[in-house]
Formats: sequence, structure tokens, C-alpha cells
Amino acid sequence: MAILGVLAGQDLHGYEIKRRIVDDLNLFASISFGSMYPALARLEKLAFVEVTQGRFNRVQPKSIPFTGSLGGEKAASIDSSLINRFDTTRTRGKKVYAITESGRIHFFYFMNDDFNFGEDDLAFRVRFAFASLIEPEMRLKLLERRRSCLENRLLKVRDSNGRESRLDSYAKSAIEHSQSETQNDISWIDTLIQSERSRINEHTI
Amino acid sequence: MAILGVLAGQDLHGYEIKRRIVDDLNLFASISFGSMYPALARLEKLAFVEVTQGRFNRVQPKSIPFTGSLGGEKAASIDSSLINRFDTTRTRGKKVYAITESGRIHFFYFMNDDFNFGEDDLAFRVRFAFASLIEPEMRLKLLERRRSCLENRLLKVRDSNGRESRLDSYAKSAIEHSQSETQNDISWIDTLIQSERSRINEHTI
DNA sequence: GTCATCATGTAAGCCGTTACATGATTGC
DNA sequence: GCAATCATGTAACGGCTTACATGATGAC
Repeated sequence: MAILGVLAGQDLHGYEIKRRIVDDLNLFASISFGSMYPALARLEKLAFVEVTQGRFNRVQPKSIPFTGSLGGEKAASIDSSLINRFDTTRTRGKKVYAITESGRIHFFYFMNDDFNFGEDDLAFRVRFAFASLIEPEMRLKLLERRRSCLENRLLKVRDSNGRESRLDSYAKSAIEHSQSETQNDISWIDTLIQSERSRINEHTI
Repeated sequence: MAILGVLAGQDLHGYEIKRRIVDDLNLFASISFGSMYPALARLEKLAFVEVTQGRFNRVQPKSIPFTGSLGGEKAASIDSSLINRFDTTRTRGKKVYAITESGRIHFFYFMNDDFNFGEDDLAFRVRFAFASLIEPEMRLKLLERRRSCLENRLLKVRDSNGRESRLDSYAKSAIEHSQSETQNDISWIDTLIQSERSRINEHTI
């Protein structure tokens, strides 16, 4: 989904998509190429993205160089250069991807969806990273869903803390830290909700 | 490793190990049984844990009930009850696991190791949850490694923030929030380091 | 007597990591 | 010319999730 989110803003090739997700947006500590390229291949197979430049587009326009008369050995090397031009497994170079209409629909569906929402912080972070792409009302809903999910977590952590009796001081300290971290997260969400609400109101007036 | 950590403190069966990891220690939002039991099986295969009660131990002591004389149909049902007693795939009931010496060595090695340390917060959280099991010096080292790893993250996030120009306000806000969260984490680690140091000093004097 | 919870497992499928392999481009 | 970085992939392996299947125990 992070790939679709990046592509929803701009057509890019895999390597650069990875760079933005990891270095700019800080959504993952790292993404291996062994997961990036298969992921793009899957998205392409699902028709959520398509290749707009590179691979075939990039190779075909090049004309086969006219080399004049050649000895036998030279001719053989030209042969392998032809293979390099047309064999897909041997042609490298940027492949620029674009999100398709279907991919865009899927992406916005995901932004509104509860898929993976409760369990995984990442699921929210990915959505929030692309919050500028959605409508203010959807954004507000996203923040409110996040808030309620954090409230639930707080209750759960407090439960742990209630059963704390048998936990040692380190485990207890960790629980308390995660409690305060969650509260801090809720405060952040609250300021975002407030600024989102005032933005909507301004617009309505 | 979380399983070994729990078992390092007490012999327990799978279901209860899961409960402690998830509900008491809050290390994972959830663990599926499809990952819990295979994980225990792997640990057993590696001889890091062993079964101390249950399965065979639990079944064998029960004597086959003496039923007196029976008609043909009854005899058949007794037959299937025999199968229930001795067929491993049909016998259920608690299997209590204990950590082995080899498992304990492996666990303490893990506590001191950098394995997965930088990338994954979970790797630290798991280690810290069992911090009471290790020596004060090891504990201090653990905290200091964590601190330096968080400092690195802070530098990385600041880098993101430096390249922020092209990021929209939401992505920027997320970056800033994660920055302050990391700083908050560092402060927490600092208080832990300080209290650990004073504890070591007290002991030395 | 039945429902919830406790308790243990298997099988298929998905997907991420690591290691490997290749080639293009840029700067020194 | 050579190194670093840009750029794209494949193959083996491991392990998690989901769905399925079974059985025990205790409360009402």
C-alpha cells in the first residue's frame, strides 16, 4: 500500500519508491529489494500499477547500430549485443511505474478501511503519510479511528498494569513507559483532530 | 526468544506462555497458535526446551478402566478409547515445557547479542522484559546499546526532516512526532541507565 | 447439556529476508 | 579504469497468518 501511496503522487521507478518510503517518509527501517521488486510485480499482475517507461519502451526505440562489414568474430559479438537488446532477462535500466485507475480505487479504499488497523501501528503510519491525498472528512475519520484504537490499547495496557503484582520492576517499567507513550500518541492525534476540525469549519463558513 | 525468556523464569505450557507474553508483558499484540506451537516444536527440536509433563507422562499413568464383561458393541467403543489414550495425534492436554541448560545458554547469548537490535524495537523490548534475569553489568550494556541505537535513529529522522522541503505537512508532522517519540524514549533509557549505575555503585561500595 | 474458555495441533499460502547475479551511470 | 552508487531482478528458506480440526474443563 505504501508503494501505491507513493505512486498516487508521482510516477517513479522501484529504487526511488523504496528511497522515498524508507528515507523520506521513514515508514520502514529498510525494505529489501527481494521484497520490493516482487511487490511491484504483484501489483502489476493485479493491474494496480503499470510500466510507463523502461524495459521494452526503453529498448525498442534504439536502432541496431550499423557496423559495416565485419569479420566472423565481430559478427558473433554483434549477435550477443542483439540478445542484450531484446532478451528481457538481460535488459536492465529504470522501469517507471504509474498507478492505474483500479490501483487508485484500491488505494483509497485501503485508506478508509479498517484492514490491519488495530493491531499494527504501521498500518496507521502508512495511511497518515498519505493523508494529504484524501478529503478532509476522510482524514478526520482516519484520525478518530486511530484515536479510538489507541484508547483501547491504553485500556489493555492498564489491564496489564493491574495484573502487575507478579511482574518484576523492569517489566513493570516497560509497561508504564508504553502507557505514557500511548497517552502521548493520543495527545498528538488530538491536536491533529482539532486542527482538522477547525480547517473543515473554516471551509464550511 | 520471548518463549525462552518466559521459560527461564518458570516451567509452563504453551497456552500460558502465550498469555504471559501477550497479556502480561505486552510484547506482541497477539500471537497465533499457528505460530506458537510450531515455535515450541522448533525449540524442542533444537533441544532448547523439553517437555516435563503432559502428553506421554500424563497419559501413561492412567490405568485402562476395568469394564467387566461386554457385548460386541461396547467392546468396540473401548477399543476406540484405547486409541484415544495412546495415539499421539488424539491425546490432548497440557504439555509443560522447561528450558534446558543449552536453551538457557542460548537465551543469555541472545540477551548480550546485537541480533536484530538496530532495526526492530521489538528486539529490545523482548530483551528488556527479561532484564531482571541478567547481571547488572549486562543490563547496563543493554541499555547503553539501546541508547546509541536510538541516537542513530534520531540522526536518521533529522535527516528526513532536513530533506523535508518536498514533504507535505502531514508527512512532516509524522516525522516530527516520531522525532519527539525517539527523544522521549532516550530520556526513559537515560533514567534507567542512571538508576542502574547508582545500583551498581551502591553494591560496589 | 451446552457454552465459553482452555489447550494443542496441522496444512496451505503468502511474503519477507538473505544471498546471489547482472548491468548502467557517475565521479575521481 | 575503477569504485561507488544506481538499478533490477531470482531462488532458497523460513516463518507467520488463516482456516481447519480436535478434545478437555468448568460454570450456569
